Amino acid sequence: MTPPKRYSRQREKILEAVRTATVHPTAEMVYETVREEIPNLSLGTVYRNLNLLTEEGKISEVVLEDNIKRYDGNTDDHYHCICESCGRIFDVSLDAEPLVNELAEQIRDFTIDSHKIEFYGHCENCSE
Amino acid sequence: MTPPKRYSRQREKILEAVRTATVHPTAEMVYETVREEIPNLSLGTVYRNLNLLTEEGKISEVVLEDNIKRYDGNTDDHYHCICESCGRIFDVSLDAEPLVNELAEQIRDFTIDSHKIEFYGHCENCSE
DNA sequence: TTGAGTGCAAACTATTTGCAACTGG
DNA sequence: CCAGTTGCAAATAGTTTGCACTCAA
Repeated sequence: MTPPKRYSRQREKILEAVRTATVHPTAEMVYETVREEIPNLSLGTVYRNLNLLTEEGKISEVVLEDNIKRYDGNTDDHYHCICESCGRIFDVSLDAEPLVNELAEQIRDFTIDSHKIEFYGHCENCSE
Repeated sequence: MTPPKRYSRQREKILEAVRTATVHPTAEMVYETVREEIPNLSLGTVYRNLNLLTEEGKISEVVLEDNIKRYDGNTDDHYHCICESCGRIFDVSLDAEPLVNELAEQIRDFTIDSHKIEFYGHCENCSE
């Protein structure tokens, strides 16, 4: 079903770029970063690998209202805080299980597999 | 600052279409619906008005991982359940305030204005 | 009358894809 | 060698925008 996979330097560097990024990068940002090491890298390859890595669960997508996909190399359970001023996305680890379960009990006619929580507001830099 | 606004039948029908839709429609779906009443409606007008109505807070955008904007005419506080089989989005009203506040207390260096919760899973039709 | 709103088409942006060349196993 | 992967460019898909025309106020 799923095609076998081979090593590729491009894929390795793309994964590394997402994992080590200090922000949640877009495909374009990953492209620019990896291109410093692999100058003839193509954007198509970046997209192909980001999708592949997402399917494999090695990274995940974050979609905000601007319709641009951003990628997250943090595979631990966590939530996001989105600053409405600078647009940056911050990871937060919260033990939300018990609270979410409590909410889930109120939901009928739907089987919940997973959930997502996003907080919108302002980061420290943009507050004040 | 904000330009004054005039009545337009297009805008009225577009708002009505979003409000009465049984699903959370895409711009394309709104276009098809309203076109039954206003045959020479243009897609550009639909996009312009959906953006305008969103800015006014009369409807809201829902963005999933497929990067297609869907619109929600329900302006009450509520959350979404997304069926991973059929892709449909269901509204759920939950009193999550106390729980969310509890979570919010764990968050540092970020001022929360609002939040969003999405549940992924399977709807009644797609379960089984 | 006049500027907000529209229809139409062209322009944009993000992403995907076809294909020949390349490469890891 | 051979199928997975790449680079490149062309193609999509969703959305935005410029412009002349229309219409609400």
